Amino acid sequence: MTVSEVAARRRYHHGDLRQALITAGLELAAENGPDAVVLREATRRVGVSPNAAYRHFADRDALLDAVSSAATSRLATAIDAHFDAITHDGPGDVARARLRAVGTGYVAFAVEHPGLFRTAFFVPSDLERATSSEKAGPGGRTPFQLLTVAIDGLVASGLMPASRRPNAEFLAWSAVHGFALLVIDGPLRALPRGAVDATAQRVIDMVEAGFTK
Amino acid sequence: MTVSEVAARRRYHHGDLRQALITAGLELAAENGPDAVVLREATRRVGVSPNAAYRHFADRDALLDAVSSAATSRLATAIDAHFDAITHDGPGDVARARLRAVGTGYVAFAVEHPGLFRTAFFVPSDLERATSSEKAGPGGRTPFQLLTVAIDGLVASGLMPASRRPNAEFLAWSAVHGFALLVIDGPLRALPRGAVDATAQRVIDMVEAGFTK
DNA sequence: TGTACATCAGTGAACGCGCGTTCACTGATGTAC
DNA sequence: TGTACATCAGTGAACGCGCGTTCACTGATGTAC
Repeated sequence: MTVSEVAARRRYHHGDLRQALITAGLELAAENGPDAVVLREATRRVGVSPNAAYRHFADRDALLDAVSSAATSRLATAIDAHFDAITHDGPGDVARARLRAVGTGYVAFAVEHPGLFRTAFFVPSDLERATSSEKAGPGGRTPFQLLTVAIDGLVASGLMPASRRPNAEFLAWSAVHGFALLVIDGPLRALPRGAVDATAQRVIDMVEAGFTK
Repeated sequence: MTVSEVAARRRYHHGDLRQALITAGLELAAENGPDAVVLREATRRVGVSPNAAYRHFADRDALLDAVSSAATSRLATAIDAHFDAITHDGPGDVARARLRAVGTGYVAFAVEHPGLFRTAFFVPSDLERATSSEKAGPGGRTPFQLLTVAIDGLVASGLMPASRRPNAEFLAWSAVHGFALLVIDGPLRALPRGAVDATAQRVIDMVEAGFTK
């Protein structure tokens, strides 16, 4: 907590309570997942009375929604980093590497921040909101949009037949999302990190095989 | 509720309260997932005082564990049905069809019983317990074991290289599990059943491509 | 530049809720003789 | 076959907990004149 933050909390008017509550909510989510995003605890951490939250959120669900979007944005940021690190030659190589980067970044984020990952996925809404800008990373893209870009590249480079393109996002997403959950909440909980990463690559191989035949 | 059940509940000694609580727990799980498996409500439904449960379960978690195992057993039963319905010719065909049956049955169960599905997956333990007999279906196999059988068949028939065999369960499981969650809890919530089934087949195609190249 | 006042963003106390769990108890059952 | 009694499987009342949410309120801010 910086000096200005302390000062901000001492003042009667917080300054940016809405953002502070989201940040506290992210902490709670990181520690124990979406169920832990509890209004009273968030206000407690910010140093404000419980009902102060109602000036900024309609109810607890609205807070959780905002926290979930923020968590998704962090996931996008993590994938962005993998995406930007690519420096291969040839369009096919780049396209493959991008798909791999999305998958690798997705799984790595899940393993490193399981609570945030679960919270990010907790979206009580439909696909429209999966592309809302508050879910985007610094590159301005949501995780879903990054995946779309990667798959489009695969088609553009001729590696993937256009006939397989429609809704291919969901195939890739399924594989990588399922694997992440097997690892963080499921029977692969005890798997050491090295094995997790190696198996994640095999999952991505499988996706690639399905796309490029 | 049968006559004998009514009678059983009227008696001071229930008869098989443990089983009755698990059944009530399955109802709750089916309605609202694992969090809804609440000790007080389960006893209420059985018509017994809350603390009576403590004669049969150490605590609420023990009840949830038992309910989770029972839900997994139901999943195994559902997959069994798809498995048994296979009547193709040639070993390769049967092997492929089995893999497809496991995947199709898995997704169908998730879509038809999302609460039970979530509860089945809620296992706070490791892989050993994934094969415990209380999680098996009528054929005596757990969902995981059914998947193992299917993949073994693929190798035995020569369709899948043995080099890819180790831990292949987790690749298939990832894809199908992730898809199920995208549909029941995620952005594909609104997808009509027909589209769900069609996309599930594409997910399985992807797995098959990854296995058999 | 100073002041009146509407509005905004907090406080403090309280509510009802359903939960898991514990306590001391009692009715039913089955076994030894 | 009958009975004493240990054991088993329930009851009923109560506990403390943390939660979301509402109420009437007050201190801080900023705008019109």
